[in-house]
Amino acid sequence: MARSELLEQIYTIVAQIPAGRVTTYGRVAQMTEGATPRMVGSAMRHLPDGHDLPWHRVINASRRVTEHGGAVRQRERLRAEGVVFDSKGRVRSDLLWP
DNA sequence: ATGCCGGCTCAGC
DNA sequence: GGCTGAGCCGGCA
Repeated sequence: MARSELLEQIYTIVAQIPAGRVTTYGRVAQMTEGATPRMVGSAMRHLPDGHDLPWHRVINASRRVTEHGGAVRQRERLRAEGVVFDSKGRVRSDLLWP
């Protein structure tokens, strides 16, 4: 599977995540044909300008927003969509997208 | 080519 | 659940 195709698949999948729901890098990776969680993270990091992808709806396997440059913005966006975090910063498990 | 750094995950404690 | 230590592998200098 060509990397460009995997990238396409990743974008397509992320675009499917409904507002107010989240999923993990690992889940997205499994839905593709061979991408690894790190590739998904990398794909989110290097998103092209003008993208309309809900990148903020992708979190890590422990249901937290990984610390990185845009982590604060990411949490803001999620909160704005009604995503609830518990006291430890973990999102409610029932908000996970299959 | 080489080396280092990631928006990760999983197994083992 | 939390902490640690591999694996893994594309991107970029």
